Amino acid sequence: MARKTKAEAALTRDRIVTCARQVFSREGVTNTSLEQVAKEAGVTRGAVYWHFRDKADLFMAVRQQTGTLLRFGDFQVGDALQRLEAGMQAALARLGTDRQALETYEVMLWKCEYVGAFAGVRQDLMSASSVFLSEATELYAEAVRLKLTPADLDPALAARETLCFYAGLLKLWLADEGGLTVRAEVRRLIARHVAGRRRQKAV
Amino acid sequence: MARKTKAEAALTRDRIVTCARQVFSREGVTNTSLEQVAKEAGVTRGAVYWHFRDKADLFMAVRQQTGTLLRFGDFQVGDALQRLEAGMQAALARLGTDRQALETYEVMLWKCEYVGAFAGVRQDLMSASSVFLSEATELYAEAVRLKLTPADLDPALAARETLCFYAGLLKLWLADEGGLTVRAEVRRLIARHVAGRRRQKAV
DNA sequence: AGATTTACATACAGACATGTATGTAAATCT
DNA sequence: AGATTTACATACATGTCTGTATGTAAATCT
Repeated sequence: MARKTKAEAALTRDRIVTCARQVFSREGVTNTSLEQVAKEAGVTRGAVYWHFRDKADLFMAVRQQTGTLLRFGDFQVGDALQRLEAGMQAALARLGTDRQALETYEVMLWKCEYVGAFAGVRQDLMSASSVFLSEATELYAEAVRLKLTPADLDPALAARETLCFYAGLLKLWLADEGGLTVRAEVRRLIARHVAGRRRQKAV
Repeated sequence: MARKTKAEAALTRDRIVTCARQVFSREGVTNTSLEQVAKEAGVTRGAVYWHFRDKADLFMAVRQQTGTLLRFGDFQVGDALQRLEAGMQAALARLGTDRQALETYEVMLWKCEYVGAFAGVRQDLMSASSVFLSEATELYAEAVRLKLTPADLDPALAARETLCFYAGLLKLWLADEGGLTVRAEVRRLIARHVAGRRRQKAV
């Protein structure tokens, strides 16, 4: 077949990744054949195998294309607790508006089996958790120093609790299509979680 | 082949379910073939198809065999917040000692794709969340009535937050084989989460 | 401008999974 | 005790997926 330009090839690659994400989110990762992805992208499996080693490799590309949902470093205004809240609010807000992020995270949290070649991806996710943990710990430590919280608050423990809250919120939010469980109240939920740490309680 | 006694057949069925759980947890649900399950159980696919309609049906049986991890109704001693804590402590403690429960929940939370025939199972899980939600709401409402908490605590919202915490804790605990993220501190984490609701803070 | 890659499409080989149909000997029923 | 199920094992038919090998025309390199 006629060789494509470098730029065209990059577009093809991107199209494959985008379609992979969509098919993954419809059919689940394991149930998806590379043939389906290729078809949806308007290419043959040849193209897919040229750009990616195998399905796991393609899956990594899907994750990379979307990137990280939450980076506390992006938030600089307000006190430590406000920044913590802002980070989580922004992450969940993005899921509501950014369809790509929505699909990617639904795949990761509900439509992927972390086994075999994908076991490593789970380690990745846990590494991301570790990052969350250290950043949140630092924010809580700062909050304690500034006496925003009760003095006896253990930053590391509080950070772990917040991590659990955030992980569960993400997972439930994605599954809660009816909005009955958490989706309708995300904002208040996050606000409440953080407010619970402040010295003088207020919801 | 020689027909088995009813009791023997029940044993066979049970063996198939048990082996299915193990294979699922090693290979992931989608990647598991009924042939593998049969082999592990010392039968042929004929037996599997005789006892179960298909893999989804078998998966349901795996879930049923283990049952529910957490029922607040089982806990009657202490005040509302103590019962709430006891329920979660017991659930997580069980994961540490009951290998069957561990495997089942690892399959459900990390090794299953909720798509196609399994999409309904996700609805099931969300229903379980609703049950958790209403029970926890009731407990918080009682806590408010007895003034165990600040008066302005919104039981429904607090319950949602606790649900997120619990869901995330479960998921992270299962993946945290190194114990670095949450496993080492589950007890304190749960205690802290509930203590955070009490009027006079104490960790 | 010619040599060499590149970016795929096509073809091939093999493995494996699924569901059903059929067979059968012993339990269970009457 | 005979008729009927039951609890499987075996066999069959079919589809699908994977990875690789090979082909090729145009980009890109020199």
